[in-house]
Amino acid sequence: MLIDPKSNVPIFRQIADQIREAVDAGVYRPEEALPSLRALAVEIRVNPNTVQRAYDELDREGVIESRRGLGVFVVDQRRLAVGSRAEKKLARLLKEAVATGSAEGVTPARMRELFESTLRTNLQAAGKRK
Amino acid sequence: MLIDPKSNVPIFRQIADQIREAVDAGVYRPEEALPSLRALAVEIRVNPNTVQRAYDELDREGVIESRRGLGVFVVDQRRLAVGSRAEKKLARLLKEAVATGSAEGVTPARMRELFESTLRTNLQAAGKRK
Amino acid sequence: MLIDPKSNVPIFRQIADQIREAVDAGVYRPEEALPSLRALAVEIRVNPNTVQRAYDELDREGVIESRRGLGVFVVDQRRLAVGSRAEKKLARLLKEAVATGSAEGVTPARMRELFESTLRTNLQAAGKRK
Amino acid sequence: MLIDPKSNVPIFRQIADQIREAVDAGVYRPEEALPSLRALAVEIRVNPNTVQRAYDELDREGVIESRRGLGVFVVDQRRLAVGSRAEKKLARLLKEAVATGSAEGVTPARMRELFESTLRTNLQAAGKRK
DNA sequence: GTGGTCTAGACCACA
DNA sequence: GTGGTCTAGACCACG
Repeated sequence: MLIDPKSNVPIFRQIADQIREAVDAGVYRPEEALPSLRALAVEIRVNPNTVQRAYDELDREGVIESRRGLGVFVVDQRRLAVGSRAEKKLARLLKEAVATGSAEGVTPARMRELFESTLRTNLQAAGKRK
Repeated sequence: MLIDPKSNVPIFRQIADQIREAVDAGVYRPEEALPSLRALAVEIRVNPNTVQRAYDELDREGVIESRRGLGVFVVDQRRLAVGSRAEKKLARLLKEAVATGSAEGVTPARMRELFESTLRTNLQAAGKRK
Repeated sequence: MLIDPKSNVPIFRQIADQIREAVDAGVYRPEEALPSLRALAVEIRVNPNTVQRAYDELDREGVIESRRGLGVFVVDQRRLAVGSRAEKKLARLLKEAVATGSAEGVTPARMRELFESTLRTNLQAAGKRK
Repeated sequence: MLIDPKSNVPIFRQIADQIREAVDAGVYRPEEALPSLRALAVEIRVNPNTVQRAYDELDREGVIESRRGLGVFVVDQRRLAVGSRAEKKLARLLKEAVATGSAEGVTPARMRELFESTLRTNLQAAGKRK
């Protein structure tokens, strides 16, 4: 893990990016523990808070999962794989949407934006119906 | 804005929740500026970093948008509404997916999980094709 | 006994709350033994320390009592009810105080605070007289 | 601060007792910070958890107060001093009760036991009335 | 020991 | 002035 403190890319993002790549590349296996916050902080000589912020980002993305008192672990993507029929249906629709967007050049960030917007709109509509 | 420092709900989340509700309720109009980080921090007597963390969360959700040197602003959801044909198509598909999930009782958190998972899978596939 | 590890309510408090309710509801009778630390820990899949902390809390509240080498037992509230004339008098006064506070909307936590403060003040006064 | 690890008195209680005495004796002034958890743990060579348990006990008793991110502080007893009329009334009754108990030789621990028992009984009665 | 939240106060980039 | 990042170091919940 190499960090360039002078880069314009924030340190916490450099960390997150490298871990994300490592997970995608299979360097860390599903359910495997990553280095502890403090251990990684010492190793790359940054403040533990900075590492935490990186882990936070990966947690929100669903790449890793932290278990208090135990450590942080690579999420087994297969475990996410949809139980109920409702979820299967949803997953299929999402896959179609993402594939379409991707094929037509919409960036992931923009897709996330649209997804969140849709979610929010839906929630408000649902709320008002109460 | 009322904060309970002894609550089990983290302060930054209390802040985020209250602002989100205020925005939904129309207390803040689209494109309107929210209180500055430091101003809000003074008002509710917490550290500016804690307020920032709340703003961060809302930013990621697309509720607000911060513009460095200017302040943080309520995002005009209509502005997200999409420009290109590709985005329109994507938006329609996402809406369908979310509506379906919502109707069948899938929680927003779970939908977000599945969406992120789908995104990630798609990106990896796209990457390998390179 | 159902535990939600993702809840914001700490696990040890979830445990304590459920046991307190069970005792109040008469699920466990006075003088009856509760599940052993380790047995309960295994059953609900948490660390024994966590269970210990829950039992600790209930012990301090006087709901249960642990007897070394034997187990933990539901305290028979009638047993507390007082032996000596002095205790009867005290109990009567405390009951009046608590009833008054409760009727006027003082929270239990605040009553405890005032009680402890009173106790402390009294002890110091007694000490100085020595 | 001297700790006797061989004593029958648990270490955390030895710590709590000594700090309580120090506060009563005015060694630490109201609003003054106590040694941090870890600092004290290192100094007297015990596990930080043990110190925390001592601080916990003092916190519940209202002797000290911990402020996240800052440290633990001696509570200014004057600050507790009853605002509302209801609290004044309650405080007066509690003072009478404690003074009576104290005068007739009831121990503080026993008083606390009776107080907690009374509180609990009252709460249950209030709950059932719902 | 682990991760999580918070504070104080620093420096930076931007307007 | 604004927000963004980082450090040092605190307590908190859990194992």
